[in-house]
Amino acid sequence: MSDISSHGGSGGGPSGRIGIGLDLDATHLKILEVLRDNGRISVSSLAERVGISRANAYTRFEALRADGVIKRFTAEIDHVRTGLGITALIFVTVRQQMWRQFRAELARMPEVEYCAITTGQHDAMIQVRMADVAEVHTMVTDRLANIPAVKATETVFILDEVLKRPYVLPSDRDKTRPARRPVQEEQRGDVPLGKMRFVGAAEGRAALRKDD
Amino acid sequence: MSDISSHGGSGGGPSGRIGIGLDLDATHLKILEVLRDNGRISVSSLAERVGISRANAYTRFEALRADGVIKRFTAEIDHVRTGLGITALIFVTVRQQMWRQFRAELARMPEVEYCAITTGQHDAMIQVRMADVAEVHTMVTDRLANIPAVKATETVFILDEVLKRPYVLPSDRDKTRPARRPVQEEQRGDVPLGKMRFVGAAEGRAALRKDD
DNA sequence: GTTGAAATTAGTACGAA
DNA sequence: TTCGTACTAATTTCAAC
Repeated sequence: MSDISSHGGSGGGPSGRIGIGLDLDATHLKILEVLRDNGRISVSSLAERVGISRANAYTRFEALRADGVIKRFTAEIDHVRTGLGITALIFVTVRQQMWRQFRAELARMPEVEYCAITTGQHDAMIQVRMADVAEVHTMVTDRLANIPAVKATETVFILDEVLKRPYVLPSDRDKTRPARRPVQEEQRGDVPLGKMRFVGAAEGRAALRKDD
Repeated sequence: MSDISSHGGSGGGPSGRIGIGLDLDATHLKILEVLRDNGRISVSSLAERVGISRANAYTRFEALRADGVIKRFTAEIDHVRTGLGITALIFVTVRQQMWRQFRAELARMPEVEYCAITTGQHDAMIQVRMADVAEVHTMVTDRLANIPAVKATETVFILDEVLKRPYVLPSDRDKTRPARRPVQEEQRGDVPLGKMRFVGAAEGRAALRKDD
């Protein structure tokens, strides 16, 4: 029923799945839901919260781990308390064919919490945590700008982290939007033209997903 | 020695700390280091990894939790496996004095994993996880654009998440950069002018953390 | 997929250094 | 503060149903 599978979109027969991975059912998702907010819960408590037996919980728990659905368990900390209360986003334009170098340099930067390759005007977004604003400036000018692979950077500061969920699940959707009444017709077409804008990949970048 | 405190920067006497919070020493940081990669480790194992007694580990562990340095424990999952393999960043320009409404609407969006208020051209950055690109489009046009508080959006897609650390710690810095040899002089001044750019708050924005 | 009972481990409460 | 030990409670493992 509520099976979720990232494969098997098209082609194949009734059981047209690739042999890799696990089929996640509603129970698996419920486990992931509990673990999201309480990663240190015992498997026994997990079992009763989910409403399954302990043995079943152990089996599924282990399967999720072994299959790589759960990559690791971790903590969430208060960065202000650890002394790294300044957060910045650095948008980086990377010189073509120098991605390997860029990634190598990135690995040597422990203050980088997150880095993603993006479409749009820039090529990558880096999130860093620092003790103060000056350190961000030093990092960008002394370290990032000196990497040949880095063509340009643009830095913005994070003033407030409004929302930070460890992860989202497909099952979340059904809960927050209980019964979508079909009175959407009057809302349809109300989107002010030009209010939103999608940004494709920068022109220099190789083929991405389609456009550009 | 390696005490880290976000308070007590200026003023106060020798022990000029505000009464809030805990002084984190090197041992606390080591605990956070272990917990970052193994959030489900037992306190006993934690104790021997850190090199302290079991009782001490319990005390410090509890203190970190009670003090809010550790906010919660959680898991890290593979979003492709759960069926939400498409990640997008939506940069939002928020209409003045409508932050409250914006935040309220945000809480009703379960697919939003992260939202931060930023300086720069836009006012907020939202990260969402979706099953496919079409869903991102629907979310932006049907849901976000219909919020009066939202003046404009700009969407980019994440092609690859190169690096994703649960968190960074001040103690990370000392490790990855072992002995910085002082041969920086020839690198100094090499930063191409105009290579990087800092972006301040949008001119329209008034007080940062709490207008609306 | 479930239950129950043994073995192990975790969490707590002391006193001593 | 930190450590070491003993005590109690809980969890994991393994068995059979």
